[in-house]
Formats: sequence, C-alpha cells, structure tokens
Amino acid sequence: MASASESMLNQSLFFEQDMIISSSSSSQNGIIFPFHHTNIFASFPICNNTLSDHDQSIATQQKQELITSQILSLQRSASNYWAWGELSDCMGMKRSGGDDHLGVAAMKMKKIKGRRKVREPRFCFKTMSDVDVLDDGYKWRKYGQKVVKNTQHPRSYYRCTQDNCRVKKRVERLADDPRMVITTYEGRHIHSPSHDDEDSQASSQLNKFFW
DNA sequence: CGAATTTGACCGGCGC
DNA sequence: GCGCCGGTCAAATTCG
Repeated sequence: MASASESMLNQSLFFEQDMIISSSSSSQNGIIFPFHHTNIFASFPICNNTLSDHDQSIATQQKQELITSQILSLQRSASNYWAWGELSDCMGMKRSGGDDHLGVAAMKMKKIKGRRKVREPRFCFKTMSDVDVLDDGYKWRKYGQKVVKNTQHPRSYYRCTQDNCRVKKRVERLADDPRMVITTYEGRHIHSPSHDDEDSQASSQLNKFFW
C-alpha cells in the first residue's frame, strides 16, 4: 500500500515535468505517455491560441493540478483508461480537426475583468466500461440529460454534491463504439474525495501534496 | 418524506 | 435577426 502510493507519487512528479515540456514544444498533438501500473495513458493537446506567457503558465499549472487530482482519484477504479486533457481556458478557442463528439460545447463562460471569457479547465477520460458513471471517489448529482446531435446515446450532466464545489462532469458514450464511455470533468474540486474506503487516507495525503 | 433523478422548458452562443 | 444546438434549470416524478 505504501509502496503503491509512493509509486504513484513518482509517476505524477514525472508527469508534471512532461507537462511543462509539452507546453512549449508541442502545440497540436501534445504528448502521450503511459501510467504503466494503472494502464492510464495521457495525451495533452496544447491550445495554440494567443495566450500571453503569463496566462500560458497559469493555465498550464491549473491543468496540471486538475489532471493530477483526477488521475489520483480515478486510479483506484481504473482499468484500461485512456485520458487526455484540454487546455480550454483561452478566449475564442476552437478545437481543430476531429473529436467532434466532445463538441465545441456552448459551455458556461465567466467573464474576467469584464471582457475576457474563460472556461473552467476541462479534462476527459475515455473508458471501456459497461457502467456510465465511474466511481472516482466523489459524489455526484445528476442535473440534466441531453441527446446530442449525430449520436444515439444521451449525454448526462453531473455536479459535485459537495457544498461550494462547482465541479461538473459530463458522461456520454462514443457513437462509433458504445462500449467506450467519455467522462469530461470541468473545474477543480475544493475538497478530497468523499469516499470512506480504505484508500481515502492515502488519497487525501497525495491530494495535499499536489494541491 | 426527503433525496435523487427525469425531462421539458428555457437560455445564451454561434453560424448563416 | 433567426434558428440551431449544447448546457442548465426546476417542477414533476421516482426512489430509498
């Protein structure tokens, strides 16, 4: 148990270093590297819109924190995950190329300084799973369901039940492979996972380290 | 009976 | 300006 946590720690530290490298060296495809012992693969496309260096570093840091947190919390239930992150808090961003199923969502924006519109950082998992809602350690309440165009499966919308925690997630099935579940997280948890299983202590310790 | 989910209405962004 | 579409709200319904 202790060794597993330690291993995860090292993995995530390595991950942070790669994130920094990727933000300056790759603008389209990002990087892909495996989390060997969890079968998690991560790829981080970097937004190529015009962000200042300062904004870039802040956004990258936020993304790192979000992804690290989510991977830590998902590690317990993970099997055959693919994951990718998206730097989405930049103005007027459009996804280029495919990935239509994730959508250029008309996401709720918030204005900063009265002019800039910024999206919450988002992070997606693609998972081979029979169940739609993965046990990621947090408690979610469903607040909506929508049939999106060109897909036969509805998309479900969840919000974290914790007071003052604004984190949301969307869950949908891949149109061309219904066995795959797309889970999109948006925002940052302001608390530890609420699960009371035996992993919670180690998990919260790791969270403390990264947050 | 309170909590959680369902579901149609509504809203705002975006493309034409 | 209008219509489409994704996201959210909230009343109704279901569940535990």
